[in-house]
Amino acid sequence: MEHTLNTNAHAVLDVLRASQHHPTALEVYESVRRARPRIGLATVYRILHQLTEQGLIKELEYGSECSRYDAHIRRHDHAICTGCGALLDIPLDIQLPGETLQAAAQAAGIELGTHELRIYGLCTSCQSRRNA
Amino acid sequence: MEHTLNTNAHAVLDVLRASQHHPTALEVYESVRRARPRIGLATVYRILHQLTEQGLIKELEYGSECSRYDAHIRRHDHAICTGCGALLDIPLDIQLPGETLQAAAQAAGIELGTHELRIYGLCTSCQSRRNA
DNA sequence: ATGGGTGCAAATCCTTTGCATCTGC
DNA sequence: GCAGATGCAAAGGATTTGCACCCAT
Repeated sequence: MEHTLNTNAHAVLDVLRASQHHPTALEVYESVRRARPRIGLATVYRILHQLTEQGLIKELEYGSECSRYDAHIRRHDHAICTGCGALLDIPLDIQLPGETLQAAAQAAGIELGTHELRIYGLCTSCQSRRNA
Repeated sequence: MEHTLNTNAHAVLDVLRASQHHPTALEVYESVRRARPRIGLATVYRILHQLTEQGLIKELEYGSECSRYDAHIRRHDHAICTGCGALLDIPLDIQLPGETLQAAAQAAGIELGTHELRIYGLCTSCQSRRNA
C-alpha cells in the first residue's frame, strides 16, 4: 500500500520516521519543507490525516493543545509530564490482563478494541527545575 | 474551601455535579444560563479553570476537539468510542500493580504521579449502527 | 480534457484576553 | 472608593475548507 503514496506523502512519512519525538503538524511542515520547499501547511494536514487513516501513523492527542504525530504504530503507552506537557513513549511493553480489559470494556458498555495506559508525573528536567 | 466559591462558580459546579456525562464548556454554559442568565461564556471558562486548579473538577482531554469537564474527581479510567467519540467513565476500580506503574514511569524517566487507562472501542449505539 | 493533488487565503472552531463596567465590601 | 469578578467583543492558535491552478495521465 505504501507504494501508493505520492511524493509529498512520502516526504511527510520520512520526516515522521526519522523523528525521535512526536512532532506537531507545524513541526512536520517545517521539516518537510527542506525536502519539498513548496509544500503548504494545509497539504501537510491533509497528508497527516490520510496517513492516519491508512494506519501508517498515529495521531496523539493529549492536552488541549495541538495534535502530535507518531510513526511508531505498535501499541504502546505514554508518559505525560504534568510540568511541561512533554509526551514520552514508555519503552516497555506493559501487558495488562485481558480479563481486566474485558471487564472494563463491559462495565463501560463498549466492545473492546485497543487500549492505552497514560502515566502522569514530572519529567527529569521539571524535577530539577522544581528542586532548583 | 468550597465556601469560598462565589455564586457563579457554585452554579457551574452544580451543573457539573448534576450532569451524568462530561459536558463541554459550551454545554456547561448553556446549562448554567438557566440559573444565571447573564453569565458569559468567558466567565464559564474562567471558572472551569479555577475549579480545575482547586481540584474540584477535572478537565478531560481527548480527541482534538474541545475539553470536557467532570466533577467526578476520584481517579478513574475512561472508555472512548472510536465510532462517535463518546467519552465514558469505566465504573470499575481498576487496580494496576504498583510495580508495573513504577517500572513504566522509570522507563519513561518521569516521577510517577497519577495514571489513567483508556480503552477504545465501539459503544453500543455504534455497534448497532454498524450492524444496521 | 480530466481528475486528483496542491498552494494560498479565508473561514471555522475552541479558547483566551483586553477592557470598561459592575459588585460587594 | 477599591479589588476582584464579569460581560462583551476582539484576538488568538490550530485546523479545515473553498477554490483556482497545475500536473500526470
